[in-house]
This record gives sequence, structure tokens and C-alpha cells, in this order.
Amino acid sequence: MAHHRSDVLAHAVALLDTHGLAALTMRRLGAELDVQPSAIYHHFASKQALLAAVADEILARGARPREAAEWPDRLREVCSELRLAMLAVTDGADVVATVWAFGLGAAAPVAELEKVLADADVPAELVPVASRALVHYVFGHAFEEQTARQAVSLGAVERSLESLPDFDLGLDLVIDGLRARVSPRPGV
Amino acid sequence: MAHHRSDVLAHAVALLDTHGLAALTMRRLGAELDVQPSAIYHHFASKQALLAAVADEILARGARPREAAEWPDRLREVCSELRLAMLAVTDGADVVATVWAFGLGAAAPVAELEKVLADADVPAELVPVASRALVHYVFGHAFEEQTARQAVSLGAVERSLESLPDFDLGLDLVIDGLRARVSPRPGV
DNA sequence: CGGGCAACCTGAACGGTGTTCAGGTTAGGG
DNA sequence: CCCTAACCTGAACACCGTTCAGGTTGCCCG
Repeated sequence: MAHHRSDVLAHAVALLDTHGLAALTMRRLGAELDVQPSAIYHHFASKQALLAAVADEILARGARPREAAEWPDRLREVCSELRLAMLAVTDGADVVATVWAFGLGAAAPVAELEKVLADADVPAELVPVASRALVHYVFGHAFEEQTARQAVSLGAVERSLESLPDFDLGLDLVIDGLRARVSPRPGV
Repeated sequence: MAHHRSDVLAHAVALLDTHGLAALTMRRLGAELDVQPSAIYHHFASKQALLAAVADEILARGARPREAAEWPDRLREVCSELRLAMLAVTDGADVVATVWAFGLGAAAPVAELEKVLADADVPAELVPVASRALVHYVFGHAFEEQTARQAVSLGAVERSLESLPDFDLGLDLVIDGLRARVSPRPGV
């Protein structure tokens, strides 16, 4: 029975989540679908293209409703969603960050951050800088957390791993720096 | 003629710089040294161990003198050195960030940041959070800059690439957020 | 001077990897 | 009923990290 692009994608995400990025192989994915590895190339031009779709899928699955009114809380919402979406899938941070850096996908969070910042009174020339600083922090934090956890569970290295969370504290550091640059207004 | 560990390391860095991480292969490195691939395992237990040594070497080569007196400038010095050291070698950011996240090396910059923060009046419980927030930003920024540059030059994707620098602006965002948390003291 | 030991290396093999390609099958609409 | 498009096969290519038994080399010590 023939598969669709979405089937392949779903199996790819499942394989990634259950066995990690190293196991997300064209051959293994083919086996999971009872299909030759080469059949996957009918749906995705390359493994990179497949990973780009996987990254977008990871982000789509992590979507949550927006509720905050003030821009600092909006930033926290977007960044937190991004972080949780990546952490929800094994090696999700690695995949998403790499795909985004290559410019092949995962662009939605940055776009949303830019919109939030532009709607606030953040100086226009600072908007792209600030949104990228935020995602750099989120990616870096999530990547370290996920990688360290895996390195420990692999026994490759011993490490404390306790002080790792603290995501919000570091995020507030950036947001406060940003707050100081918004023209003195009421609200928050 | 027999090679030393340092020879292998030097050739590994050279190969990485001239042809990128994808070309840094045990086989290719062996060929560069006129040696069988298996001979490298006499000097490094695995490719991961080799990459850890490469990461430390990249950082060591990028060392620069410390001159700043006040802690915000000290932070800028350390972060800027880290960034330039990684950018100086092809795929340097990828290698250093991965090795660090795995806890296999590249720990010096974080240790130094923690020292600078501790010497300032930053609250003790904030020191590890802040130092990691800083390196997350630096890694994220450098990784994106380097990866995007490579993606463009590879023709894999078109991208503006102009607004990319702005490293210091984003860094000041974090530092200002930090400044707001240091007990009100003179100096800077 | 000669033996021995450690450092260094060979060469082959194992079980993987992404990707290409000519050709085969299958399902559905005109 | 045929034809077209979607989907897939099976083999091959050129690589990859890693292991291992065994060979060579250079230097120190007696």
C-alpha cells in the first residue's frame, strides 16, 4: 500500500523521538515503512529536506494558545513554547536549530518574536537583533539541556545536570535588557 | 616517520579549516598524515575524543590578552574572544558548541565568565545561570552566522546575510539585564 | 653492544551511511 | 479500457567509524 508524504514525515518524527537522531536513517525509516530506502526520495529530495520538514512538524506539534497581554509575557510565551516543543522530541533542539541556521525552515518562532517586538515600542533597528538574541538563547539552552541529558544517560560523561533548568531566569535577563530600551511607557 | 598526538591534532584542525567538518574524516585525516585510518586510534580513543581536542585547540588558538577593568567589559572581552576563536576556523562554532554541550571539553570560557561574574557583585545563585545564558547567546550567534554563510556559499539557499553581525548589540542586551541585578555600586 | 619494551603503524574486515538510477507496479480518471 | 501519474524495487557507488591481530621502529637500560 502506497504511502503519502505525511506518512513518511510522521514515521520520521516517531523514529526520531523513540531512538534519536542517529537512528533516523533513510534505511531504517524505509524499514519502518516496509519500503526500500530509495522510495523515500520520492517524497523528500534529500535527508536535509526531510529534516527540515521534521523540524517544522516538531514546532507545529508544540503550538499552544497565546494568552498574555503585555509584550514581555508574550515573549516568554513564544520562547517557552519553542523550548518545550523542542524538548518534547528526542534531539529536537539539535534538529530545529540546525535547520533554522541553514535557513531551510523553523522560521515561524523568529517571525513571531519580531512581530511582538515591533508591536511593542522596541526601536525598529533593534527588532531583528533582539529576536535573534532570544532564539539564540533558547536554542543554546535547549540544546545543552537535551545533549547533556543524553550524554549522561549514555554514560559518556558524568555531570551534575541539576542546575540546568533555570530557563526563565536567563530569559528574564534578556527581557530586562530589552525593557530598558523600550521608550518609557506605561503598561508593564 | 612516526607522528605525535600533537601532529594529528594540528592536521585535524587544518583539515577542518580548509575543507569543513564533513571532510574531517578518519580516513581523510589518515591520508593527510600518510597513515592508515586505524593509526589515528593510537592517539585518540574515538572521533569524539579527537573533536574534543580540536575544540580545545580552537579555543587555545583564539586566546587574547585581558585588558578591561570593569566587569561588563570583561564579559565583552571573554565573549568576543570566544566568538572570534570559533569563527576563525571553518565549522568551529559547531564543533565547540557540540563538544561543550556533551561536557567533553571547551569548558574554559564558561569557567572564566563565572569567575568574572562572581568577582562582580552578581548574586551567587545567578552566576551559573548568567554565564550559561551568555555562552548560549554566543554559541547561537556564531553557529548561525557560520552556518548561514556556508549555506549561502553552498548555494543551498538564498539569504540576506547582511544583518547578521550585530553581535555586540545583542550581547549588551544580556549585560544590561545583568547590570540591573548587580547591587547598586559605583564603578561602572 | 644487545635485548626488550613501548610507541606507532599496517591491512583487512564488519556493518553501517546517503544517494542515484533504470525499470517495474499499481490505482484512478477520461 | 487505456494511460498517466504516483509510488516503489533492487542493485550499485562511494563513502563512513571502528576493531583487531600482527608487524615495525626507535630508544633506554643493563
